[in-house]
Amino acid sequence: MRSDAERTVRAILEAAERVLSRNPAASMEQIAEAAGVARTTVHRRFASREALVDAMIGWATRRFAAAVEAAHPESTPPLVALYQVTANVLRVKIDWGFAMSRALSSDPEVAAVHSAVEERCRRLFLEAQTAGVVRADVDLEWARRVYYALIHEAAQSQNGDADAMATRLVDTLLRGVGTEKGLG
Amino acid sequence: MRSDAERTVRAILEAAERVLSRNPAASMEQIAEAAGVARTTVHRRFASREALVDAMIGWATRRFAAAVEAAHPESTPPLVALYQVTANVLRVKIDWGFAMSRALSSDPEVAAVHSAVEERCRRLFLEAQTAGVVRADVDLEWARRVYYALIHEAAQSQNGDADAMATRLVDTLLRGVGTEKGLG
DNA sequence: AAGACTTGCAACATGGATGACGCAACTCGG
DNA sequence: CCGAGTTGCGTCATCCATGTTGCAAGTCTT
Repeated sequence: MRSDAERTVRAILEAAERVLSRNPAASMEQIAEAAGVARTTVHRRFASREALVDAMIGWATRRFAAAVEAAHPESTPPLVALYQVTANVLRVKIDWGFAMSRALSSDPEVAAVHSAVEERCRRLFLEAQTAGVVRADVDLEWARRVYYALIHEAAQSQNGDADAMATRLVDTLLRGVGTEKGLG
Repeated sequence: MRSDAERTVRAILEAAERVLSRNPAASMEQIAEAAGVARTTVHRRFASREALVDAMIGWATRRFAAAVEAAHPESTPPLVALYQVTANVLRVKIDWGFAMSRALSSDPEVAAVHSAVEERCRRLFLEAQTAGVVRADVDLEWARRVYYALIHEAAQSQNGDADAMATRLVDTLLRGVGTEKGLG
């Protein structure tokens, strides 16, 4: 049956994400076991291990792009867009952290999406700086890297729902954790 | 000759760090090649792959602990200690990023050192909060995680020397990248 | 109930990585 | 110059993950 097969594929993809995020060197056997299917079934659905990982990356990348797009960073003030994008991306990253960490893929289309999103992120930070949300003296490339690192960390720790995490994340990104008088 | 053997061991350890940081699944063959020795020599010095990795972790962990201790976080004001520890740790992390990322080791002594350093980090942040360097409303566990994430990111990007990186890192950690009026 | 589709299972082939030897050659200190 | 120590090279055994195939059994559609 058609929907059965698709459900199996989904189960395998999700199991692979679960297993590989804990141990990137896990065997197909372990992935199959986590998915509740035989190893041969995995090989029937995915010609090779690489094909499986590529499928995971493709799936996660589509979700990633959709998460960013759904926040409409174009037609929203920078600060609001930052919140929305962060919350949406966190929702995806929590479930697909392993697949999303493979930005440089053999699939050129995936790499293109990632660099497109990265470019949009750069624009967002530039707009934020222009709008006076980000300080003028800040290196935007460094700011973006910090932003990525915070998203990664937040997705790992998973305290509260995505919106609460996004709030805290953006707060930390913009204000830091120190007092005003703390630094010279 | 004795010093010859020790030099070989060092070369292998450094090569392993270099290779494994790029590809954690690299073979002993690739490590040996990067070290400029034959694969059999690696096996002569390290009984197994696990033994090699353990040796790397042990070596890096000792450096790590020494880096923290050298900053004297006990007898220094929190803010200064934060700078010193950051700069010292960055110097180690740049060269031993792979080995340092393996905090949970089979060797209990390594795990003990890591948790001891983590505990000292917690104390440092608590002192910083008490001293008014860190805001009172900040979750210190989150602050510490952010700090770790920033160190990881800084070690990856490697812009400038360790002192400059530490300065920017601590600045970002405490002030963030936003303006004062930016948030509500 | 018949047929198409999918799965589990067992078996097999293959390749790559790991680890263990022995031997010849080389480099030191003595 | 001699001997201990070390290394490179070739070889061999072994293990494990990967990938393939055939067959029986199950499920769902019609």
